[in-house]
Amino acid sequence: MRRTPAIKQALPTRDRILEAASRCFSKHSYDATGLRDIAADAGVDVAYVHRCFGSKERLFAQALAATARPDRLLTGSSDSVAQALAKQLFAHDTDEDINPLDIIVRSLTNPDAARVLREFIVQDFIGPLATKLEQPALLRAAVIAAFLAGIGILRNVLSIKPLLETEGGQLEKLILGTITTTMHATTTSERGKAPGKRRQ
Amino acid sequence: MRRTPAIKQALPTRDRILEAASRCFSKHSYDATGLRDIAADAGVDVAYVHRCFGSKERLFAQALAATARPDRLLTGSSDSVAQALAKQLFAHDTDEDINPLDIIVRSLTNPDAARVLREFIVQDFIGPLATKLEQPALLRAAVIAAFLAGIGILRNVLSIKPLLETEGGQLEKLILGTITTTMHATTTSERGKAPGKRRQ
DNA sequence: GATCCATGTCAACCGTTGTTGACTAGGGCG
DNA sequence: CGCCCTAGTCAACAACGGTTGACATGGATC
Repeated sequence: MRRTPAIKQALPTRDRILEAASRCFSKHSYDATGLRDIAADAGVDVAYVHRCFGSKERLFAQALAATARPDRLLTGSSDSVAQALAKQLFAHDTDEDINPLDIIVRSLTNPDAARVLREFIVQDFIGPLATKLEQPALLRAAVIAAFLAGIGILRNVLSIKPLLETEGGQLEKLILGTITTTMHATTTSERGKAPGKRRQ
Repeated sequence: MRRTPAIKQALPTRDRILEAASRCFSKHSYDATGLRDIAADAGVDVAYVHRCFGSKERLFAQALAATARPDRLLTGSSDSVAQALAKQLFAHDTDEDINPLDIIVRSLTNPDAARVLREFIVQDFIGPLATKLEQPALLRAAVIAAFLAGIGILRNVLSIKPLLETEGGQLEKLILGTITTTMHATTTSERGKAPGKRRQ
């Protein structure tokens, strides 16, 4: 059940806990993941998990920050970013692997986790992404974030069937088209008004 | 605190519980909503709530079915549907009003609620919507459902700021454009292949 | 050797939750 | 009156959750 126990035991315990937390939170929701589950996965006592991180919420925040690294996807032109984002949705998560998107979407509805996630999504995703987009940039970035979260939830959490087939790439193409549209579509009235003052 | 108590008291108790459940589930997540909260809102004992509906999950299912009526939005041409969907996202929910979308998105991550919601989304939304779309219809409908869920969550649950301003209609226009794109965009290779055989 | 600190364990607390069984009030009915 | 059924209450259970404080251990330091 334990993979490569030698290596894992060699890691400082705190890192093992963090990794266990990432794994648990990416497989189950914030509510469904107990500190005892994480402790058992890391091979330590519950009390120690708590003492290491102060609270469940802080542990979640650290696990999130350590695992989800959107900056890696947000490099290059807006078009290459769009492709990277679309592809990320299909990062297959095995029992051992951790899909960073899952850590986000599985806990979206818990108030404690939501505080952490809002901060993270705004500062580490929407903000950076917006720098690559046309005005209204923050709005476009937020809509794209919502789209990705929605696909992630319906696909990875709810397992809605039409979204599960990666065959033929139809889904990926559809998603890519949608993201691209949101990036570039005009939001002003059809007639090309003066592109000067837009408040965002 | 109680609005129009005369009318509410006149309703059969079971309906009052159902209404209280809808209200609670649209304001808080499945996990955060206790049967005692619903009972208190309806003015009855917890035990009675449970005996009326058998379990929390069944109560949730009934409250969902009674409140969320996507069929009302899915009439007319695909374009008018797109507009109705985009508008539904901005149905303002006051403390008294219930936004049907919230009941869905607030509980997406709880496993018990997820069972109920998957069934509901597939059968009452994706299915009907797909009948109005081009092939691959189910895939397009599912992507649109994911998009709406994503906006609903980031806007109504996480309160992501750029999504909150309804001013100017920029957001609604962006959303409408995205939905329309998903409805009509081609999913085959760019060069206009023979539009004949597409498998979905 | 004695002291100190980090690392960790053990047992328990306290609140909450869905759920259950025993009980009560009241109205229809024979 | 006596009976029964529905509607509804009350108290409690059993489990679980995050959290806490007291205690063990082992190496480093003086």
